[in-house]
Amino acid sequence: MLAPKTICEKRFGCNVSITEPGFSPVFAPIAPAPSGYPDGVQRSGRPTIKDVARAAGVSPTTVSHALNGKGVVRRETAERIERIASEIGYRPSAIARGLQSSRLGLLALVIRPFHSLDTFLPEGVDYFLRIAGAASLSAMERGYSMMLIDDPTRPGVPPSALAADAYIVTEPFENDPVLTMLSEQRIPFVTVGADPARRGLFHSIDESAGQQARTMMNHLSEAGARRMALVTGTDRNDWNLGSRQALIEWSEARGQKPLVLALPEAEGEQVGDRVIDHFFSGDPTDRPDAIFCLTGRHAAGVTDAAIRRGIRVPEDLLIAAGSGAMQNRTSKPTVTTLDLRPEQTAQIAVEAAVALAEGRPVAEPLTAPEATLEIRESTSRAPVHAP
Amino acid sequence: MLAPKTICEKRFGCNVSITEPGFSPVFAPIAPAPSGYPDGVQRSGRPTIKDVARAAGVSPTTVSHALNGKGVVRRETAERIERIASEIGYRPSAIARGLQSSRLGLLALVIRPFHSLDTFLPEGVDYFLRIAGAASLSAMERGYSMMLIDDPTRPGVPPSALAADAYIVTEPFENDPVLTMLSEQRIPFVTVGADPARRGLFHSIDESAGQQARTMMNHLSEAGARRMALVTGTDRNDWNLGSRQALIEWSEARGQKPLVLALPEAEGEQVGDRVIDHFFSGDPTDRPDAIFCLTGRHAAGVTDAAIRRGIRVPEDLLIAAGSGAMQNRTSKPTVTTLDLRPEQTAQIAVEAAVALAEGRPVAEPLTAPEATLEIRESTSRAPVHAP
DNA sequence: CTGAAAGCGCTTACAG
DNA sequence: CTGAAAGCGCTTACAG
Repeated sequence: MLAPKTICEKRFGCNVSITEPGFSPVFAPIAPAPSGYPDGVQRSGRPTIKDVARAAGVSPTTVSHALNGKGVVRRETAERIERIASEIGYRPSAIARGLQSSRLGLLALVIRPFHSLDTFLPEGVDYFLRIAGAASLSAMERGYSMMLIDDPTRPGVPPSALAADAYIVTEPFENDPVLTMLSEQRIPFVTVGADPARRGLFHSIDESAGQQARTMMNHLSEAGARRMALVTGTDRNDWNLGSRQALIEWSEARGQKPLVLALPEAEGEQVGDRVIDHFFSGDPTDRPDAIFCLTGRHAAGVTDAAIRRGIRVPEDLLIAAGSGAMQNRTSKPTVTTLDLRPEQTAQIAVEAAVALAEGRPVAEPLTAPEATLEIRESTSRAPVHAP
Repeated sequence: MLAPKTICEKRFGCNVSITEPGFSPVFAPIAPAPSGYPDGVQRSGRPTIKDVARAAGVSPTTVSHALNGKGVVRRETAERIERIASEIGYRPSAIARGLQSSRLGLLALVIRPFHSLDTFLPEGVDYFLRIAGAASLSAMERGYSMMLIDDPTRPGVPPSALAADAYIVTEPFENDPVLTMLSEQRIPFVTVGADPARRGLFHSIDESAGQQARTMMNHLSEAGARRMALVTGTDRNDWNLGSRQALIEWSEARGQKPLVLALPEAEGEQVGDRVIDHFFSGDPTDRPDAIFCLTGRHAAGVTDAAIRRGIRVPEDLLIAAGSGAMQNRTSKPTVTTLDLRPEQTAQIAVEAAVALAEGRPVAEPLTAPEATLEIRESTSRAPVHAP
């Protein structure tokens, strides 16, 4: 008996009703527990609409009306009900309400490569964690909660992972089964970046990966690049594929063989040597004088590897990243990046998801904010003077 | 009619049933929608247990038994039901289930200073976003989803914010109303860091702020500090108050007047000049030769300001941070930090929350992992040689 | 103005 | 082995 008692002394930390006579809760509800049970013990530990009704001497219907401002209730009655409800600490159950409307006021953010994120250190997950934080906040401002989930199609996912009113899926893969499942279940969703194989079929926020890539390629070109290489991730999402396509078109327009390499996002900085080996070991005339890495961690690794090999950055080789990681701002040299402004994207996504959840139309087209070019030392052959 | 049509061409992106004759969904459920409605239109857009029962020619009870492996169902019957259920894409409603058990399989992470986080850039929210990411993952591994919420006591919070099975509250304030509310509602929760005014009353993961502070102060002392100053945040949480207390005791044990300054966490790097002004403008004999900032952003700002004033770091002044921000690893000089290992803390918190949600006892005491001292240039008077 | 009844989609004794 | 009934906590026509 001792162990459980110790545990249950923590206030309501466990589900056991507290009945020991000597126990007097410090933060008890102001009013005694609603009667109906001989000794004031509540069944579920939480007052229901019936408890309020009983205490107010009315029917549950009237309580519901009063508390929701629906129907017609005499003023005094309504006020009395409200007072009693707050006295006994009544809060309507979101679950019971949800059963009616099949809406919980819950949104879900599906971070597609969640499990492949090998670390939650900020250099690893900059973009996604910024989206997650901003999306949670935006959701709350609109009266929704946000859950973060991985892959709701995996066997054994919590049923709650399927209980959101609408979903935001970031960077879906080609023919992403998550989208297939959501659409089969007729669950509303919006994606950040299209499913590359099903463009236009679903609501999606256009990231214009190609456009953003061109922004960077133009910058590299102005910075002196004649021959550009691109390092993408291996996930088959719109960002990787769209950027790749843009580089290929750019190269072909200049009569050059495209230099592209895809390496796993999760390997981060480690890919540095492999990238340099790949581009610098073959035909010297095919060597790039600029490497554009889609992820900031890849760019950091490549910068490191280049310098270790005696390749000067930016003098011999320009390096840039398509999405900034923190260390790109402080590395030596600092690395030019695109700031994708994930906070803004998150807000757009939440707005769309809320609209869908409420059955309202979505104002299309949905477009991600234009990325901001953050020019740093790695692409500045004339020395950068700090202001 | 045109606008809405355009919108609804997106697959189920809106809640309107698709009835235009020409429309043929690409990813329709394999089997036709369950009958019961003349034209195969489903009411809620989602098959229910009744639909399965009807299609299988059995009662809902039997479907429930078969799908949950409860009761006794003939093997063939069970198999047929399972087949049909998956054919029509049936998934049990987490909401309806939740009504029974008052459990949704949902956890909530309350990041106490969520709104005061002024940015989701990684240098601002390192610690909390690492917790959030790791907690979401840990929760999923245990069959729960995790929502990120701010303050569930604010008026107008989504009811869903109150629907979690258990809560994790990070860095509660003194007499935190969130804890009061949760305990009044008898909702189980665990805190990361105790409520300083109600220590021991609730389940909480002990961060040993004082212990961690002493680790750093010992290091500073070994690094040559004679007179240490502490910069805390202004939130009245255990981390700030416990560290403050530790510095005071440390100073008094040495017969020194404690040098402590509290500045808002959200002001980040901006506090640099104020800190230097405060400690360096008065009596020269009261000047610190080491400044310990609890947040990495404060430390970054102080380092900057010191150097601008011609104070050399580490020669004249040692600087350290109680929780690392990314830039501390790459600034000039790099700054010594404590890595609080939030991923580990998150896992411990999730385990406890799951136990509470399931009515199981929590293995106390709950202790945060020991922080790791990451010694860098800002506290290394002998030059650091990279390996 | 108020309340009895039905129903949201499940589960769970309980009776056949 | 199977199913009718009651109930989880609400809301919503509908009848008084």
